[in-house]
Amino acid sequence: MTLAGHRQLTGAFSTEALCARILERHRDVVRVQKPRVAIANLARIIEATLKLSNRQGFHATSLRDLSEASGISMGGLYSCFDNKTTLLLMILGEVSATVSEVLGAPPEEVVASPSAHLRWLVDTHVRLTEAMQPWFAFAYMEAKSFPSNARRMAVDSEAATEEIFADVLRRGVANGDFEISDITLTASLIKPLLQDWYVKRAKYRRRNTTIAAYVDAVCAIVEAAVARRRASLPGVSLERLGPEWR
Amino acid sequence: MTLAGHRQLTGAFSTEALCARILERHRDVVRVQKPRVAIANLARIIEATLKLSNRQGFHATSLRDLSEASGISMGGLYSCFDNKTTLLLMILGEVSATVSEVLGAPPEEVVASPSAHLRWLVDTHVRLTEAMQPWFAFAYMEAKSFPSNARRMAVDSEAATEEIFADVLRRGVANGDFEISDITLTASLIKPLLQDWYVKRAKYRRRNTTIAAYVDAVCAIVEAAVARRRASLPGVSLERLGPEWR
DNA sequence: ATAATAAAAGCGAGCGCTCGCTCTAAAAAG
DNA sequence: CTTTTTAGAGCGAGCGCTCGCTTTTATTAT
Repeated sequence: MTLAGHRQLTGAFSTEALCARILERHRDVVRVQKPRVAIANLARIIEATLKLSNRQGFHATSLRDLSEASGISMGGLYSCFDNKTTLLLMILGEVSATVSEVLGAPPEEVVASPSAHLRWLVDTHVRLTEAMQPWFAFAYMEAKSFPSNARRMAVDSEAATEEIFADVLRRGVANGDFEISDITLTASLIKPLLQDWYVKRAKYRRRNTTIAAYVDAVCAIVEAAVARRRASLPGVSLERLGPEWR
Repeated sequence: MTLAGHRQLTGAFSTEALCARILERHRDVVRVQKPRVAIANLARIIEATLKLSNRQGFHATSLRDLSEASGISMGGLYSCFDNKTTLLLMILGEVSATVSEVLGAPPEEVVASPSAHLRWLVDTHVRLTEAMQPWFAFAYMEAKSFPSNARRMAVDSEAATEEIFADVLRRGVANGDFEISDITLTASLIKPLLQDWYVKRAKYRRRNTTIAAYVDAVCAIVEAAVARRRASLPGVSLERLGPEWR
């Protein structure tokens, strides 16, 4: 899946489109035969799961809650998955697959310049997580407290994203665009800047912060952090604190 | 409580010291009479709660698990709190009280200079969250999925911390040390840089990242982001992406 | 010192309830 | 008619929480 040419993310990342991909990945476990029915039911179930879980947590969301919120009976739920953990894995799997596919396919015109690539990564990451906000919030909050394979999936996915950033930083240092003392650590610190958009979405919505403003702010910080330093900056004192803090 | 003069955070932020403050705040609910006994039991209970909850989540940690891990019977648990939610609130309350007390009391020599104050805030925040790492990880992970008063507490605490940073940034802009286009947004983005240290502590431990290196990296990014810009930086291309992404 | 007594703390089986999950009878679709 | 889907009562396990009882600790009387 490539995103080039899509004017709107909402089409390519609609619940139905994502659930169609989930169905492909979990054919063996979904007992509903007709794909149309299966996708429609999965969509209602997952929409309800994301809504309830992002409010009260996945573990605290019972299958009876889920049944009522989705309008699908207990039996109906269990013809779409074999147990509650599988439902979790369906969502986590779709998130990590999508993020690696999207971020792993930068447009040609961008890969030539590390700084353009960096800006593209920030912009694309924020817009992707906006289009799939409940999915990302869910994956972020629930990954910790679940089975080891799910945790490994989350950690691996995070590490992969970080490595994409590290690669670009490395290339920027190599061609002289960037000046970075610790590439791994810098790449690590870019991630939380991006994650804040969907983890604390409610706060930014309350403040009417636009995506464009957020992307610009993150880009400004990242670009300042990786920029070649021309001379020591005036007005910023670098003196250390007393020894009791070190 | 002020921290000035403490060589080690470990003393002032030991589980016992924190539990003594929790006992003060929840005298009415703790049915154990003697403070020494109450504090000792609270310490064992909360240590077990943090350990188990940070592995599997608070909701998934049963009181039987907690009883076994702490070596205190079911009845014993319920003489230290009246219900499971209160146990959660005890921990969240202690975290938010501590962070506002510590960050709200900067040493005199620091408040004069916004850049020194900023550096002190970053350093102190990271070292405080290191000293109370399981507490902060718990508060961060569990605040979302719990009762509305607990959520409000967490949101308020976060907002207060952010406001402390925004104040310093504002003063730095006022006296000409800093140049910032959107102070609120910049303050918002400093927080996740600090939170990453305790939210993803395992990753940094695996990589042998030291606190000093982390603090320096965050300070470098923050200082670059707020620094007065002398001229447009070379080597960093700022061109925008195609219209399909905007 | 020792024994008697009162107060405090600790214990854990058991209560009512909800959980994840199953299964069969009925409805709907083809 | 056959096949597929749905409905929702029911199951055992495990939950948060309680309460009657035992053990420990502190105080007083001898």
